[in-house]
Amino acid sequence: MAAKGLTKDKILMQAVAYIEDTGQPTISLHELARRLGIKTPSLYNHIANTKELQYEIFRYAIEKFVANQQAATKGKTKDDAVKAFAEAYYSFATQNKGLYRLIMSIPSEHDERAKEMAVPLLNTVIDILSDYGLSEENIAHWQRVLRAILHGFISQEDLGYFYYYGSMDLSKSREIAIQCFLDGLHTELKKTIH
Amino acid sequence: MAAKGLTKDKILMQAVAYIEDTGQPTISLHELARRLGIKTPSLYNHIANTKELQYEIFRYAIEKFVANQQAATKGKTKDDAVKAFAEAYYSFATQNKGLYRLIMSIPSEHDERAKEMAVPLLNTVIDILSDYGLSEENIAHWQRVLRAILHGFISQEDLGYFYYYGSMDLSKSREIAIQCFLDGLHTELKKTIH
DNA sequence: TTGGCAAACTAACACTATTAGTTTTAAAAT
DNA sequence: ATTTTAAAACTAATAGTGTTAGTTTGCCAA
Repeated sequence: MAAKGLTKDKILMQAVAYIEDTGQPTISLHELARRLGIKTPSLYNHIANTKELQYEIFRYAIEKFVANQQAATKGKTKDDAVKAFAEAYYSFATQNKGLYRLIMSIPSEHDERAKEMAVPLLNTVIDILSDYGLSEENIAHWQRVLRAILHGFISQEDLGYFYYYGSMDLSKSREIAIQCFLDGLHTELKKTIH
Repeated sequence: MAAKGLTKDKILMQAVAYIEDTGQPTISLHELARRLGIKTPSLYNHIANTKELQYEIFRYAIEKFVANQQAATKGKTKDDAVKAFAEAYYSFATQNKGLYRLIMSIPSEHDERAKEMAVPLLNTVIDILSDYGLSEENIAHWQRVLRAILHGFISQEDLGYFYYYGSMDLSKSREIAIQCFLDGLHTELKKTIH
């Protein structure tokens, strides 16, 4: 009963499909095997363990996210690029909830492998901020600030922490948040140039 | 073998102790029972299920967090209050990693009970921002912005997403993030007042 | 002293991941 | 064409989650 033509890649794609469909960041091996028409332990002929599969999905998610961001900011600079980036970031996170949740649950502080995979994700923001003529050090700082705003917003919206006054005008809040970032950055730039 | 004097409260405290010690947001019923000197199913004489226990711990965590924030901002206003709040928020989250992780993993969008428990947590920020003379609507927006920055920062630091250039100067980044919020807010206030 | 009830227990089930050992089958080697 | 071999499926079993059902224990109050 060998060889149904199953490959690691087909397993990965099935897992991704589930995550994209359900919005959950994980899939059990049982459910995954069921969808592939095999028994659970047979998966171990193709993958080492769940952690490895998670890494594969993680890599896929990162690549998709990065490609999305690059497409969204291509040809744009400064504030326009920041706004487009923020828009793309939010759209991706809400439209690919499962993948985004996975991205934001995998790398733990001491997992060098996951951190390395995530590097391209950091570079997208750094690229954008390099238009402003900030020092290397300041780019590192402001990259964190922008990332904090975007993730903090999405994460808490997802958790239900932004329900105050109903779910009042989340898009207006997002707009204000980005404008806040830009105003803060402009204030910093004025100080530095002077 | 009835009556070891075990109560729901003692179970809660043991669970909290574990979470505070380990930094993990959860404890297995097996481990919890082991620490209490009973067998796992005996826990069900005191709690309905894990979810209920989570709620209890959640309530405890919220109360502790809120008390901490109120103490830190007492007597302070405007920028001073914001800075003190941000400081306290960060300290709590890093020194009570397990409880903070729990707070930021429990309420899912459709869990009204958890959302209700979390209300005091939202009010602390709203109190602070009400010093600025913003409209109700703007307070709701800016409260989200501040919360987004704080949580986004801590969450990603915890996940290892801020390791860029080593773990360069995280405290400087935090300072810049808060200053960014204040500058953004001041810009908004100038616009409004005209 | 004797019920009765709260609170412990044991035994079992369902669902997770995982390992060991076995069989099947497709493709490569004779 | 047949044999061999190795990948890829399988079954059976273990350990760790939470949980339920049914049983025993022991304290306290009638």
